[in-house]
Amino acid sequence: MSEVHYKLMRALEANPEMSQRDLARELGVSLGKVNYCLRALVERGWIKASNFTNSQNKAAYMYLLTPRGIEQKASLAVRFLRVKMQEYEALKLEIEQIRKETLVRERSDHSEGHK
Amino acid sequence: MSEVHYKLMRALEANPEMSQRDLARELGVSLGKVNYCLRALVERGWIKASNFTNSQNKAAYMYLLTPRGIEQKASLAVRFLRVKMQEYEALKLEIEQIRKETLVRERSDHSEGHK
DNA sequence: GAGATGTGTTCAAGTGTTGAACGCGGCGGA
DNA sequence: TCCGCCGCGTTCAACACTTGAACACATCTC
Repeated sequence: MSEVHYKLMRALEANPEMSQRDLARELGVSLGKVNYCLRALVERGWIKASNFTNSQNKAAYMYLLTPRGIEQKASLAVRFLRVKMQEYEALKLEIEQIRKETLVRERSDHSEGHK
Repeated sequence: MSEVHYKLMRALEANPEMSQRDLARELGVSLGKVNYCLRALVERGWIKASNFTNSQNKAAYMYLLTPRGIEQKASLAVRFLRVKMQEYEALKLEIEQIRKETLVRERSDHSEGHK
């Protein structure tokens, strides 16, 4: 959940003019979810949705991170890095183990054929 | 979602005698969720819940991965490793960037004091 | 037997998610 | 100018997921 919040803020910091549909596409989630989460971020005061009337499409918003939002994003990044790193290490070991098991299985399959 | 499925299978492969409460504790999720997901895994035929009557507590099950379950677990591991690695790299860059911004901000805060 | 403890199960309530619609406003060709 | 088209944010009913607290049952201890 808060992972989507983080990714939204990351995407919007890079480009505040992204539409909700752009964000949905980029994050691989539904439009409704982007709207739902964006609303939560505005509620918390982490982003601010301002009209920018000088753009091509005047119906679109501009989503800007507030100072508090920038803080939170940094804090989330640090938190996520820790868990991602752990998960990454765990998976690396996991896959190495799977690879070994697969080799063993193939070897015994060959000796099956020689029975 | 499928991440919980994966972690369940990983935990059960290591120790099939874990109770649902053990699993909930280890994965940091609720008991109800473990039951819900375990049920889904049995439904798909990825694990099999068999009574093991020769244990101390005869009410408990033993959750064993089926061959199909072992395949799926390996497949999920590979899939997850790819995305974890990407997220890990993205976050590393992210944090480096945040660190730099923080330094810049501190430096300008100091020069503020000399005004 | 009574009670404590541990098991899997159930369920209502809450939360998150989706997909499809809606209304609106700008844009561009008749 | 008008009208259709497209992209925008919003809404909502339906669904999926999650929780916490209960429940029924089995086992062990006294």
